[in-house]
Amino acid sequence: MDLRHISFRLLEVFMCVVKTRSISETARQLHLTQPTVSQQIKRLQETVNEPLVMVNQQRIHVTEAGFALFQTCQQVFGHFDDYQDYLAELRGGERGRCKIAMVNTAQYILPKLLGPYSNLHPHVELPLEIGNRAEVLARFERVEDDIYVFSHPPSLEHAKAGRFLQNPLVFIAANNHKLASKSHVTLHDLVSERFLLREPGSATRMLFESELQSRGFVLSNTVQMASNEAIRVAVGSGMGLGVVSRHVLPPHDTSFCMLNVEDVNLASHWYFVVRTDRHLSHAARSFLKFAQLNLEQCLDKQWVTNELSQLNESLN
Amino acid sequence: MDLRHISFRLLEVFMCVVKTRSISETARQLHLTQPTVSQQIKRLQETVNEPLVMVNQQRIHVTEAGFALFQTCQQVFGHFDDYQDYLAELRGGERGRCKIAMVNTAQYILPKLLGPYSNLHPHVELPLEIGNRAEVLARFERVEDDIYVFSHPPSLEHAKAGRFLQNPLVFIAANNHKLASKSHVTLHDLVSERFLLREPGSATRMLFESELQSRGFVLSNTVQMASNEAIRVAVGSGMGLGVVSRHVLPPHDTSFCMLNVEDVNLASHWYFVVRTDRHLSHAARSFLKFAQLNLEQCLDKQWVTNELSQLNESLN
DNA sequence: GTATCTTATAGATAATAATCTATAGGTTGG
DNA sequence: CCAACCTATAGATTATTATCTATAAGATAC
Repeated sequence: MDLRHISFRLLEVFMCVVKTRSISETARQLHLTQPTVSQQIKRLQETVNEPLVMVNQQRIHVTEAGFALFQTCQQVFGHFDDYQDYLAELRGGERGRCKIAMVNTAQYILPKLLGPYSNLHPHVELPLEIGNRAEVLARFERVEDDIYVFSHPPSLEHAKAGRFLQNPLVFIAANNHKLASKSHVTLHDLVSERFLLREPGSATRMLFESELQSRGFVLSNTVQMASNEAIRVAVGSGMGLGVVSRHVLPPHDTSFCMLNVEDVNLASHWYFVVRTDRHLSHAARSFLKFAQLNLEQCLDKQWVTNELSQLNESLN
Repeated sequence: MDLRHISFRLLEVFMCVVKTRSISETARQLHLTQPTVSQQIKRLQETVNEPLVMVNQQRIHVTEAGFALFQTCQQVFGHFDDYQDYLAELRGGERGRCKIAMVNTAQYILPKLLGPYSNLHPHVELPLEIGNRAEVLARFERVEDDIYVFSHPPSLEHAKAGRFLQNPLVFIAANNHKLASKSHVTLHDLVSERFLLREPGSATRMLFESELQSRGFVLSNTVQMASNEAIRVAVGSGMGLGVVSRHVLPPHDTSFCMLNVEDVNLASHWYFVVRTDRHLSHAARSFLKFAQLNLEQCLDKQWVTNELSQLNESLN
């Protein structure tokens, strides 16, 4: 039995013959001619190499092999129906996967969107990847995820980005630091201090350094630390000053204080980034749509910069 | 999604791609060229209207929709494998149906074959139909069964018959009947008696009547009865004489006796009859083969006339 | 017994599918 | 950077399928 050249159409015709017990009736129902149906059945029987139906006196009698094949077909079409349902869910964004890769700092804000989204779409898998900027960029290059989250606009080929949140950077110091008590501080006051910074290439550091450079300052004393937590704790214990995203700071933490640096306003934005050279998964589209509509409810309104409608529209 | 023009070959190719994660490797395994496989996949994707696989850096990545389709295909091929197994059993005669229609009298002998056969082939259905000669002939005309059992050779178009058992007819009388005590009886002694007979057309009656006719006798007094049991009991109670198949008589019944009619030897044969214008079901072939090989063990050897090998050979 | 139905078969045609070769454009690994 | 792979696409060819019309032969119903 060589199934290779059997099409689903053929099985469909066969099933109709079994159901109607009539070649002619099948032809009428399927808008074919009677000889066509006759031949299709004949071909199927030759393929299976077993009589499937027998004609008695103008009545079709289905053989055992025929009935078993009929049942097999029913199951097969059942599986394809199930698959259709699955596809429908996939397309509706109710099912599927939306893989998101984000830079470290984003883990303080993205969960506020992911939680509500996940509750609404419990069947969507949401694997998260977290890395530093270089790592996430590498993932983008290797096309490993559906959505990437960066602060600092990445200049990438095949990328489309949409801003959704401000990322204000603040200077922090220990409560007993000599600058902590001053109500007005300038950049000039800071540059001689020891700074605790993330690795070069991190968006925060890049932004700070570009500000320093444009204004002709150079830091004299920096310590590299691997995480925002480490910086926060180290600053609290007096190791030096830090520049971090405001979103990173726990709201009621009194182990350090923010400096009011008058002449510096470091602010970048968070971006959702997707590739333009790939089909975006339905789940990812559904997540971005959700984000567009629910940013204000999920995140602190004062920082929201909702430019996702452009992004979403460009994806259609 | 229009499945109609999808063949199993196409799904086969797709499954291989999913398994090997490579278009080229699939081409090698299935003895195709790489562009062929590429196009097949492309066509499948167009049919499903959903990306199924994505190429990254020379690596095939299967999408969710693709994996779900793969699973669907596995199930589908599984069902066809099951069907193949079923067909194999059908062809081997281990499964299926063998519908047998027999004349009344045959029910005294056929079960002796059917029992052992059924034990050996527990998955074969063996529906039995029992009727008088006319009814069974009508069933043959309407092609309602696989095998027909007649005594008296039926002259039918599209029929092939094989003898398997003698059907000796005997005369029976009540023990106290005047003829019962005579050691030698002739046909002439009998014709004036009242005879209890089955309906006209029954093989037994036909045989008896043709014997009478050829020798110029006419029965003067007959009573028609609907079953062999009724005749046997009525004979026992002295209503008249009977002519019945020896096989019908319970071996140790002493309520009547057989007459030793010297100048009459009524004997026909039992026949298995099959249609020549139809495929005979595998189960029916298997039963006839079984009968050929086991007649002697299942039935009283003295009556066996095994001409089934010719019948079976002509069926190939 | 005729009109009407059923299925089977032959012959023809158009559509589709299955392939191939040739070629182009990327990736990968020394 | 080059040789060796990978996949995609275009263009062509052949095989197969899906159909149809016309016709025949058998069954049914009144």
